[in-house]
Amino acid sequence: MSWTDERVETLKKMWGEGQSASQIAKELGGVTRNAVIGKVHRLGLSNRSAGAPAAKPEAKAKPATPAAPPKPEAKPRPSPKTEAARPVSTEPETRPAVPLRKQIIPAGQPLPPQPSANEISPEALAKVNEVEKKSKKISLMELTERTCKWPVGDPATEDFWFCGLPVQAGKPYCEAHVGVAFQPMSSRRDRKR
DNA sequence: CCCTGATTCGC
DNA sequence: GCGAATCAGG
Repeated sequence: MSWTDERVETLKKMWGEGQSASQIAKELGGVTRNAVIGKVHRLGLSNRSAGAPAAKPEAKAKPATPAAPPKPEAKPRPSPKTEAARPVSTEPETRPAVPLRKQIIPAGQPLPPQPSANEISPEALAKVNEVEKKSKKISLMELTERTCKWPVGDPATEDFWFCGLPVQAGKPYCEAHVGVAFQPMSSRRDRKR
C-alpha cells in the first residue's frame, strides 16, 4: 500500500478528528499504526496529546546566537537491551498492593473501601453490580498489576474474592470499580429540590 | 497486560 | 519516503 492522495486525505481527516493512529491504520488498511504515525510526522502534523503529552525537551531556545550551533552527537545507538545493570533482585514483592483494610464487611454486603457517607452515583453502583457478575473471582495470590483488586464478598468466609477484571492505566481497579473507588471529589451534590 | 504517540534508522 | 523496531508514558 502506498500513500495515495486519497489515503493521505483520510489520514489527515481522521487525525484531525482526534482518531488514534491505530484506528486510522485500521480504517485505511494495509498499514500499521506505526506507518500512520510515521506519515503523520512526515506530513508535519503530529502534536496531539494522547495520554502522554509529557514535557518536550524544548532545546530550540535560540536567544540570539546566529552562529555556533553545537551539535553534540547524541546517542544514535541505544543498546537494544536496557538491562545493562540488573541487580539480582530478591523479590521485593512485599508491598501490599491492595488497599485492604481491616474493616469488617458484613457478609452479602459488597460495601468495599470508603463507603463512608458518600453517595456513589447510582450508575456507578449499577455498573459495579453488573461487573461483579463478570468478575474473575480471583484469589489474593492471583492478583497482578493488571487485575482489579476490588474485594468482593466477606473476607471472613469462603465467599470472598477479588474482582480480577483487567484494569487500565495504572489504576488498581477495573473501570467500574475505579468509578466508585475514586470519588470525583465532589460527590456532595445535595439535590436541592 | 492493554493502550497511546514519538523517534530512530535501515531500507 | 517509508515503516518496523524501539522507546516512553498512561
